[in-house]
Amino acid sequence: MPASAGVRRRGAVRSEEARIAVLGATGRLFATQGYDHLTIEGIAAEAGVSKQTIYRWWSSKSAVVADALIEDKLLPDHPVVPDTGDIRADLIAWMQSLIDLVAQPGNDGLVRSLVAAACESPDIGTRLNDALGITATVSTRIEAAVAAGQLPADLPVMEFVRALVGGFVLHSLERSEPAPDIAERLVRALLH
Amino acid sequence: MPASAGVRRRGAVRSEEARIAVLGATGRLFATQGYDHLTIEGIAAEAGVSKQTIYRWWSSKSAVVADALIEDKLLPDHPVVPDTGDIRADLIAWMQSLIDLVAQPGNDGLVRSLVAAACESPDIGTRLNDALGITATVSTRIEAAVAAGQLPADLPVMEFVRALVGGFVLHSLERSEPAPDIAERLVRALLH
Amino acid sequence: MPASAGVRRRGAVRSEEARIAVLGATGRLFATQGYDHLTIEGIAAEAGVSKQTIYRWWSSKSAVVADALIEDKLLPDHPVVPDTGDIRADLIAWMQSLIDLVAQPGNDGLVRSLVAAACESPDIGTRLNDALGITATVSTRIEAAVAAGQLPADLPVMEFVRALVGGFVLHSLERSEPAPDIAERLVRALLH
Amino acid sequence: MPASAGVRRRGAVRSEEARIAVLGATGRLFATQGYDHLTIEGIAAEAGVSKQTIYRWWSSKSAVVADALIEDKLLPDHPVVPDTGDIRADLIAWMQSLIDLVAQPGNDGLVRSLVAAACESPDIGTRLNDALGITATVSTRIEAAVAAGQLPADLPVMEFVRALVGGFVLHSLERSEPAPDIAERLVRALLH
DNA sequence: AGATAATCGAGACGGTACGTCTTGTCTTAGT
DNA sequence: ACTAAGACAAGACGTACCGTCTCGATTATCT
Repeated sequence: MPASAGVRRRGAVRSEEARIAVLGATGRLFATQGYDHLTIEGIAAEAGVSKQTIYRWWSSKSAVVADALIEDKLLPDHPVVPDTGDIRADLIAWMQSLIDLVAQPGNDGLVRSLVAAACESPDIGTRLNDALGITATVSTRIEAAVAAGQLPADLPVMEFVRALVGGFVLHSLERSEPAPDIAERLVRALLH
Repeated sequence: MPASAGVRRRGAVRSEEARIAVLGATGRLFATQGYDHLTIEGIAAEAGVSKQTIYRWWSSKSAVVADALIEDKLLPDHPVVPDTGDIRADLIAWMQSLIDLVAQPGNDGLVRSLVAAACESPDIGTRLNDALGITATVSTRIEAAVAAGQLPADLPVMEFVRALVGGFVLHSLERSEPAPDIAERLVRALLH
Repeated sequence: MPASAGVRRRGAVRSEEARIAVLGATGRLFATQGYDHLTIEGIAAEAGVSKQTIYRWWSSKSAVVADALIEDKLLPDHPVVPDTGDIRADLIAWMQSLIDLVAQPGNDGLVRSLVAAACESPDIGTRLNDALGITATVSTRIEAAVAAGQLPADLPVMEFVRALVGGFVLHSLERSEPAPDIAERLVRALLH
Repeated sequence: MPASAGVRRRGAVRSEEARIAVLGATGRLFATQGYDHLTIEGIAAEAGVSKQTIYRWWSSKSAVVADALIEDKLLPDHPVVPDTGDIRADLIAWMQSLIDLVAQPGNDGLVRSLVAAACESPDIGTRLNDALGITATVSTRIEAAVAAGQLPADLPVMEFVRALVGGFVLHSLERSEPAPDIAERLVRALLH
């Protein structure tokens, strides 16, 4: 009968070094090449790790990406939602900074890559909202507005956030011209 | 003297038969295998057409898919938006039928496939809204509601629609449990 | 009134211009790219002629090449065999000039290309000897030597020539170092 | 302590099984289809091996063929040169058996295929003489004849052999009628 | 003058094979 | 035990030519 606590199993332990190298390499390549052109072999080479080491711990490319997403290797810092008391102005400001972020050179295609990854993997899909910084910042702000009576008490916050982010995502997929007032219009579509 | 306009160039003319076979095959395979597992070789084989014939007229897999999308080979019939005078009830009904549509066996992953295609191709991205039947049916209904005074006159209709569909898309990507009231909550998030 | 014999058939007549363009293009491409890399499409493009025009008059690549060979489009001028009375010296001199000819830059691979063509086509095979200028010049010289009593009367001239040229061809296929006395050794192997 | 010389590198070792399968398949296909119709894809399929495995170890079709040639996968057993003391009769007998060999059904085109391969590859060219069994058997017999005083002491043996085989090769390329005394005439051209 | 028949260019067509790339599994040696 | 290296079977990629075919224009002969 094994000891109740952690009977450290035999053999060498998983190399934390390798794990970090893989996730770091994934982040770097994701940023430079996008999700589609990411390859397991490329990650292994960039990380200085063997393919088998990746396959041993992750089941697929998207699993690696999902992990890298969790560990914040994939994205630049998310903008935070300001809180001036004016929920509409705050959301517009936040949406604008989100748009500015992905409009920066180098960040081109970042949303597309994330969405492509989400299409492949339920894991990433689930975390897509989080990845765009929503739960942590937007939901909180919305709930504050609800509490302040600026928004109806029965507002389905999660769906509200999804609609907001979804609108942004669809806009990104269209690669349309950067209409200057898109942030304002998008927020106004929800807050009328 | 020949007709003024087309100075018909020399050489054999493009085979309409081949064009149709390719788009048809694309539609069939897209439905059964999804966008990711679609291959040019597979389409060529299914269509009874040579690869070169595909590459001669389309530049990539996504270009073929975009064309098939235009020609309505990819999607089952879109639900139409009812018009009972109650904009909220109508949108909920429409959203519910959309959800039911993609919940049907065989249509699983259809939205994911479409979005994946949109990630690869600006063309498809642009048409994604149309593909989901929006411009044709939803926008019209929204505008009617605006005209009827049920929605503010300055509502940015396009963004409203994008938010609605975007919310639906993000929900689909999450593959979450089929919450029964999701249609209602999504619409209520926008119409509060 | 037309010539009595030829019941000139109806329709346009074969374009001599096209025929010449094809053979000329064949010669040019054969010289620069070798037989293997010669393509019908390449010849058609170089000649400014449609593929069908080639296929209408020639059955295959090798048929075109055979024709070009006959019309002397493929080869630089063949060296002639001198006649000083000394058959051995004459053959060595001729062989040496043959070796020098194919050693010139640009003529590299010419023999290989010819032999490759001969491997594909009986026609070209038959004419390979002729192509290397043998029948016309060497045989005559040999026969003169036979007549002069320098070579046995029952010498099988054709086989003698074949052995001489065959030795040269095998030497060319080996791409060995250009041994300076190879011409002399080759002739001495036959005239001992 | 490892052996001084080969510091065995890491990773899986080359599969001898695959190597043999490839050369065997090459031999089989070469015999049935000839060099021209040999394809890498065909070899891979016949050998039950992936194309990449072939491209990893050989640079081209001709390299595979050259290897198969070395390993004697391509040719039936070469006739040996008899030694009755009569060099002329022996050579005629050998040449006749060579001619008979390639005249057998199934061996048709074997010489042409070999020569075609030699045209493409210096390697094969170099080994073409060996492939026809010359160095091993003919040269030895010739040298014996030289030693016995039947042939001049300064005879360039290599060139003599090349002329003999070259004559045979040119004869084969011509696909002429099987003259019954061709072996005798060819040898007499050299031994007069 | 028309009809007929063969030419020519251009180029689309279904195919085969190329050589490269990636995937996911496996084997071997080093730590 | 776990890693790095790398070979392996499978199969898609996009390209190059193959040989056949269709198109419209042109040219020549026959009625």
